[in-house]
Amino acid sequence: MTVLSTKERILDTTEKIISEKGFSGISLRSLSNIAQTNLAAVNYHFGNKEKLIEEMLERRLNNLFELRIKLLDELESGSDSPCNLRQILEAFIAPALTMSNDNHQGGKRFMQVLARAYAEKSEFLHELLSKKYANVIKRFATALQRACPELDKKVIFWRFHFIMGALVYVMADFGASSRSGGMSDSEYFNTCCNELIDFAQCSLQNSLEK
Amino acid sequence: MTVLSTKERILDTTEKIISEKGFSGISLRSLSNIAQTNLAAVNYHFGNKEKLIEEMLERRLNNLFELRIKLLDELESGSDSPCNLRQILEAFIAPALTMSNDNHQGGKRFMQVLARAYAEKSEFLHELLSKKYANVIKRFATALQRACPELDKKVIFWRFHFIMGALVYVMADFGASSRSGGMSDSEYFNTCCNELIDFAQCSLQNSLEK
DNA sequence: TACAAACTCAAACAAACGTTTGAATTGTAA
DNA sequence: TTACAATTCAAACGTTTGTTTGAGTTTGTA
Repeated sequence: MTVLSTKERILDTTEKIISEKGFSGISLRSLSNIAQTNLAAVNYHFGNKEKLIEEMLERRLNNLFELRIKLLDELESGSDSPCNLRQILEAFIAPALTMSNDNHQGGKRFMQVLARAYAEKSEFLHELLSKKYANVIKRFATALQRACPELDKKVIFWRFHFIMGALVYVMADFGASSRSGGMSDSEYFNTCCNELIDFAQCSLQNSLEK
Repeated sequence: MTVLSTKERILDTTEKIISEKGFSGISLRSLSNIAQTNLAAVNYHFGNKEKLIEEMLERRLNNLFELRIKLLDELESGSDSPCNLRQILEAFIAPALTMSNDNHQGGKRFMQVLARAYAEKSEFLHELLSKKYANVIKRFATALQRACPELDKKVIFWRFHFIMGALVYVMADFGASSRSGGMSDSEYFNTCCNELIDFAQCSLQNSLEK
């Protein structure tokens, strides 16, 4: 097992505590105890509590969005034109759920944290999403438009929005939810992932029966 | 304008503060100031902070679920058998969004609070939903199954779950979200409501193009 | 080996927190 | 009016909070 630096231990512990007890449940004292360091170390490494949380968020968000854009790049440089609807949705959804299921690297916890940050309307998160990652969202939106030429642009925008909502909801649910029928973690994850992508595909591929 | 009792003012102010600043952003001191009463009044009327929040949640959740079940009752006592898919979804979704849009009675704020409580995994909320309102959820699930006989039961369960996720996401978004093109509140609400129900219907009415 | 930078730590700080107390005030029935 | 309960209020309680300080320790480098 690799020995983690104090800074890394603090970041990991921050994730762990917030995923378990929410943003209101974290105090620097309990944090530094669990991370096996000193209270002042937090302020030494991060300045203050707020910046600690921001750094914790940004660390993994970068990974997530880089992975998404990489998958989309691969798709769009492929032979199919326009790309397959399902593949686009997979490129967006799967990385998030893969991280959610990546217990070893703490991604699972992070996804719960992220869902809480959404609900808390973290200004920092909002700014990050609207500035740093807005182009990624936009690229996915236009890819969806090409894949669904029969649907109105605005409708696609709305439904992409709703799909993100369902995704956030699922992410928040991982770990704590009471799941039916004694599934293992990875079984549950695979089922959930497939069902969500099916769901998203269905919502975008069809017109309404009025 | 009707004069509200101290107790009502405290409940309303609790909703207001939590909807704006989250569960971590509420202190009894600022609360009692804004509610124009005394710090000790909170403990006098509610015992402690936790019970105050629980009472605030329960007050409007009762309204919401009663309205949903009333609409479903009306549907199922109607002539159509089984009921129309879209009508079932409307009966579930519309009350939540109607409350979200009901600024006058504070429902708008409450829906944001509710979304935050979901993300915070409030134990009290979870217990309330799984005990007091589980039968309502179940009734809607079975109604959906009747309306979609061609879909697998489990798939319906999953997608109902996802739809709830999208709904919570939308609820959390009301008020603060940056909306496009200068829509008024009620315009935005109507559009959003219709789009969400369309989305839900699409996701349940069709099979996948593989 | 020596020096400086990086880091850790215990202690103390002021501020904010939820809660309790007992007296003052208001409302209500006799 | 009187008497009693319900409510409001200012003040204080003991904790816990984030942050700062300065001394100590470790680490990397010349």
